[in-house]
Amino acid sequence: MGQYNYKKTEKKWAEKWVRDKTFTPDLSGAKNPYYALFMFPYPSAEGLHIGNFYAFTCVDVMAKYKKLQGFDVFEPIGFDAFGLHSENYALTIGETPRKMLRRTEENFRKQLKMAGLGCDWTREVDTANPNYYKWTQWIFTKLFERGLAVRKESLVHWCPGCKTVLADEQIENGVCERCGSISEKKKMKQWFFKITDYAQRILDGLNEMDWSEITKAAQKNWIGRSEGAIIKFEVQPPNIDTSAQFGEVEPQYIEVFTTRPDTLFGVTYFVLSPEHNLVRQFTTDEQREEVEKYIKDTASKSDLDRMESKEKTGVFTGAYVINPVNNEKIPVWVADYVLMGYGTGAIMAVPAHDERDWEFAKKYDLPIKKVVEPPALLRIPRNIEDIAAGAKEEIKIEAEYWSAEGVNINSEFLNGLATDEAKKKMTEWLKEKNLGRANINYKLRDWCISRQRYWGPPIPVIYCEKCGIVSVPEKDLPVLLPDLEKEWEPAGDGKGPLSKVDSFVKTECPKCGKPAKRETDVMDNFLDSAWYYYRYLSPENGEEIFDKKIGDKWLPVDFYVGGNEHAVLHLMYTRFITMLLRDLDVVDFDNPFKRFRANGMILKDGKKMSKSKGNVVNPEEYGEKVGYDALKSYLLFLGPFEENRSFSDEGILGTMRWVDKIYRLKDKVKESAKDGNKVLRNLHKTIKRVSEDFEGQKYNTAIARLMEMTNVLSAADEISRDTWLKFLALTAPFLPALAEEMWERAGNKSSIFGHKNWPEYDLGFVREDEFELVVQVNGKLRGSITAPRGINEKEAEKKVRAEEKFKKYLENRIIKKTIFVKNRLINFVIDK
RNA sequence: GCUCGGGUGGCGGAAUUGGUAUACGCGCACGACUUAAAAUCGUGUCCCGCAAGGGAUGCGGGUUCAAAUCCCGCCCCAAGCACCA
Repeated sequence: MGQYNYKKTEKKWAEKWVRDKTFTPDLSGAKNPYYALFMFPYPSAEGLHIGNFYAFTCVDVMAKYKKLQGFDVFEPIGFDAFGLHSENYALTIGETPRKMLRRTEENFRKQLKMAGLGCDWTREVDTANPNYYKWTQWIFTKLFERGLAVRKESLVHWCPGCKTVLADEQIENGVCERCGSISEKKKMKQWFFKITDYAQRILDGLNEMDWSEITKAAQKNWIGRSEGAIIKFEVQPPNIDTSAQFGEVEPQYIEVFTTRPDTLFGVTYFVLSPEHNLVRQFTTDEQREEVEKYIKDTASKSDLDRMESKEKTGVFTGAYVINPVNNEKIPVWVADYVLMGYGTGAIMAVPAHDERDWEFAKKYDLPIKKVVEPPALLRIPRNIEDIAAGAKEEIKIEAEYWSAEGVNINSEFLNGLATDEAKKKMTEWLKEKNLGRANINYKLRDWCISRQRYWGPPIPVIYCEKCGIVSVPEKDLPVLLPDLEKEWEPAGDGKGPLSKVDSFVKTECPKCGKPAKRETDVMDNFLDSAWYYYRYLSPENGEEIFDKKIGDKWLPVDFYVGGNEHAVLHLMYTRFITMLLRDLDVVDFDNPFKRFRANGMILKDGKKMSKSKGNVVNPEEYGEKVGYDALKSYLLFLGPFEENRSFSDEGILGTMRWVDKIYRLKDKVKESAKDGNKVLRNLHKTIKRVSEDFEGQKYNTAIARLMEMTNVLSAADEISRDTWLKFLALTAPFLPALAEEMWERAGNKSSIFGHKNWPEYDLGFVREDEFELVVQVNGKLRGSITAPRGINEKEAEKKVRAEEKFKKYLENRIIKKTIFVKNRLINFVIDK
C-alpha cells in the first residue's frame, strides 16, 4: 500500500524526461509532425506566472496526447529576453539586463522542468543572442529593401516612464501597457513598418482562420475598415498653399474622408485637427491669437485628458471652404475632437446627422441642416409613458436624427434616394467632376518600431552624407549590441543610449566607404517575438533565417495557445511578418498558426489576481503543496479553457484526491483478472469520449470522464493489466508523472510517451445492446423503460402499452400522433 | 456608443447541438472504519409536496409533439475598441 509520494515521483520523471530527451523529436526525420506551441515567455524575475503556466499546460496536454497517438511532437521553449520588460526590471534592481537574465533564465528553466512540461530543451532560442538577432535585423533589411520600413516624421506616443516612443498598439486607454505612465503625443522622426499596406490582406485572412473568435474580432476592430469617400473642398481665401499636404492634391483644395457622402448637402461647417499642418495657414490675422492659444492648450493635453473631457471645444479660424456640391461658403474651425491620425485630419461637419458634430454645433450655435429623413416609425414614441416623460423623449427623438439612415431631402439630385443609393450617386457625381472619389479608410496605423533604449537589436541602418540612408548589408549582420556596463540607462532626451557610444556610432558607409554614422535606436521587442517559432526549427542555422526543408515539414504551427492581450500586438505583428516572409518566398502561407486559442484568465475566488491584493497563485508553491499533476489537472478541470475560471484552495483538493485514488487502484491490478462488462464498456466509452474531447480541446470534460472511469474501476474487485495500461495512457496527458510511474511499475521498460500507446476503442463495447427508452406524453416526461437497441416504433409502442405505469396516460385516449426518435424516445400526442 | 462573449443548484461547471436538465468536482449532511482525529469508503443533496404530481436553466413573448439549446423584445455581468468622421 503506502501513500503516493508525488514530490519524489514528479521530480524523478521530470529529470528523466529531460535526461532521456523523451520530448525531443528528430525534426528532419519525422514522419508525422505535430507542432505544438505556447507563447514565448520572457524570463521574469518573479518567476513563472500562473497565467502563463496555465497556457503552457493547455498546449502541453495536447502535445502529450498527440505524442501518445504516435505523432512526432515538437514543443519548443525559448526566451524573449530582449525588450522593455527585462530592461525595466534590470533598471529597478540596478543590474545590467544581461547579468540579470543569466540568473532569471536559469530559474525559469528549473521551474518549467520541475513542472513536467514536455518541452524540447535541446533547441532553446534566445532573442538577445547575436545568432538570433542577426535575423531580426535581416527582416528589417528586407522590409527596408521593399520600402516597407521607412523613416518618417509623425505624431507618436512617447512614454515618459520608459523614456522611449511606443507603437499605438502598446498604449492601452492612453497609458503605457508596460509601465502604466500616461503617454504623451510628440511629433518625432521615427522608423515605421508599413503594416497599413497589408491592412486589407490581414483583414481578409481572418475569414479563413481557425482562431478564437474573440481574437479575430479584436483584430478586425483594430484594423477598423470603413468605406466612404474622399471629398475635395476649395479653400477660401485661395492664397493658402495646400500643396505640402498631400502630393496629389493641387493647391487651393483640402481633402476630407467621410463615410456619409450622401450628407454633403448638410455640411454647415468644417473642422481641422489642431495638429493639422495647414491650421496656421488657414488662420486669419484676427483669429490668430485665439487659434494659437487653442493649439497650445490641446498640445499640452495627453490622450487621456482628451478622452476624459466630454465637452467639445474649438475655435474659428476665420477661413472658409466651398462646398463642392452647392458652392456654399463654409466656416473652418479647429477642434480637438478631430484626430490627426485618422482619415485626413479634417472633416466636413454634418450636425444634423452626426452626434459629435451636433453637439459641437449646439455649443457654438452653428447651423444644423437636415438632409436625411429617417423612416417615420423611428420617431413615433414607443408607448404612452414615453410621451408623459416629456422633455426626455424629445431629446431621444432628436438623437434619432443624426445616426439615422433614411431618405434624402433638401439634397437636389439626391432627393428621394435611400442612404445607400445616395452614397453611391454622390460618389459618382464627385468623381465625374474630379471633386472626390470612393475611398476605404483604416484605423490601423503604421507600426512604430524605434525605441530609444539599450536592450534590443540595433536598427541596422547607416546614415551617410553622400548616400543617404543605407541598410547594413546581409554579410555585415548582425550589428552587434555593444556590451555596456555603464550608461546603458535611457536618458529621456529622445536619443537612445547607443548614441553616446562613439565606437558604435562611427562606421563606414557600406556603399561609398566614407565615414558615416549608425542609427542608434533599437527595435521594438515585438519584432523579436514576431518570428521566434520559425527559428525554433533550426536555432543554430547561420545561413538562413531557418532551415526551409524542416520548415516545409513542420509549418504552419499546428496548435498555438496564449492570452488574448496579444490579439493586436504579437498576434497581428506576427501575421504581418509572416506575410512578408511569404512575399520573400521563405514560406508559402499567410497564416502561421493552423489553430490558435486564446486561453481565459485564472481568477482567484472569483477575483482578478494581483500582488497588491495578495491573492496571487504561485505555481511553484502549489506544485509543492499538491503536486504538479494535480495542479495542472485542476486548472484544466475548472472549465472551458477559453473562458475565465475561478481557482480555489478547496477545489484543488478534488484533483489531488483523484491522483491518490488512481494510485490506490494499482493494488487491484491482477495479471489473471478478467474485467466485467461494466468496466469494459466504460473503458471503451471513455476512450471514445476522451479522444473526442481532446480534438475539441474540451479538457474539462475529458478529465470528468476519466474521473468517472476512476470511480468505476474503484468499484470493481480487480482490474486486468490490459485495462489498467489503457487507463494510464488516457490519463497520461493530464497526470504524466503518475502515469509514467504506474506504467513503469506495471513492468514497462520504456516511457509511456515513447510509443504509440493511446488506446483504440471497440465500437462493440461502446454501443450497448439495451438503452433507456424515454416515454413522453404531450412532450412531458412520464418515465422510461429498458428497450433493446434498434427497436422500431411499433414494438416500442407495444412495449410501453404493456407497462403498468403508463396505462393511466394511454388507456381510453385517442393518440393523434406518435413521435419516435430511434434509440432515444417515444412521445404520444393525445387530446387533453 | 460600437464589436464580441456570457447568464443553469450553496459554488466551479455538464448536457450527445432541439430529445431524461443539473454529468464530474467542490461544499454540506448522515453513516462505516478508529480510543480519537486525519485519511478513506458508503449514502444523500434543485424547489414545493406525505404521496400522486407540479414547478425550475436572467425576464417577457413566439415557433415546435418537444426549447438551457431556435426566433423576437428587454434586463444584468465580463472583455475589447472608443470623439475613427
